[in-house]
Amino acid sequence: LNRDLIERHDITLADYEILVQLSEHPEHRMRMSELAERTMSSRSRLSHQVDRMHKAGLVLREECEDDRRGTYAVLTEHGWDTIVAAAPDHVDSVRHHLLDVLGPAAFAQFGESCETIARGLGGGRADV
Amino acid sequence: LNRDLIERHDITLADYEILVQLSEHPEHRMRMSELAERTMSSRSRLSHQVDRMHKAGLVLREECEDDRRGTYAVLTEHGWDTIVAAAPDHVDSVRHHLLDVLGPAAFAQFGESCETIARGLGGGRADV
DNA sequence: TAAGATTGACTGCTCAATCTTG
DNA sequence: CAAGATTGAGCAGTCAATCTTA
Repeated sequence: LNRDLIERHDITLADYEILVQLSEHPEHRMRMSELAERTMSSRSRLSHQVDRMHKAGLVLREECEDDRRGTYAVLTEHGWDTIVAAAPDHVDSVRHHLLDVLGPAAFAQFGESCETIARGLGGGRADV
Repeated sequence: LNRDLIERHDITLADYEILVQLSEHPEHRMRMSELAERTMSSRSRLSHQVDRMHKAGLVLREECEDDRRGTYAVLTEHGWDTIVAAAPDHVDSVRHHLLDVLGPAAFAQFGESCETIARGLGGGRADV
């Protein structure tokens, strides 16, 4: 999935997951810590990640006014265009590499098992 | 699983998989390319890996006499002691993090799905 | 020319330390 | 002191280039 995204849209799977979260939120903006939680990432990993995505012009950082420790990550126009273009291809990749080889039943079961395992690990991650 | 192995036995999960393969082979020795294939690793990744394991005293490199392009990786005594000590704990980790949270049926299904997906990717890997 | 294996540069993740504000 | 977030060092994996022998 990662390689497909890199080849076709010049973003990584980790980038993709950030872009999805932001694109689904009001004003395309989220607090760093919420973004970290939703993507099952540590804060430091997310911080490095957003650095790279900023250099690539996909996101912006903005200060938070009500809590001055906080930072927002905001989707840029280029970020939005990228996720809109990449999403259908990514869905195809998932279908091709997972759904088609496993079949619908095992595919659904596989997804549930992944979630169960993740919950079992505490949902949380180191560094947090 | 990786963190458990690092904490308890100072080896990574990747190290563990190499040690298992070697320990199960006659004379505790394998050709690099066969080892790469069995562990679903690229040759270059395996080469770096064996470098690190060599520094840690877990394995040795030995020249191959019948094919002088070839190299063997050989388990050291320390490597053998390490895998013997780590294996039961690793089995416990798998039970604790996977079997117990998924249950026997989903656990078995999950393993099969992982294998199916890997086969679907060609079994092989880049660099090869 | 291809196969076995290695190397070095680059990217990404983890961990621990740090800085700032609540 | 806690929480939000960032930073830098160090380790692991990828890719392309290289070297040697078949």
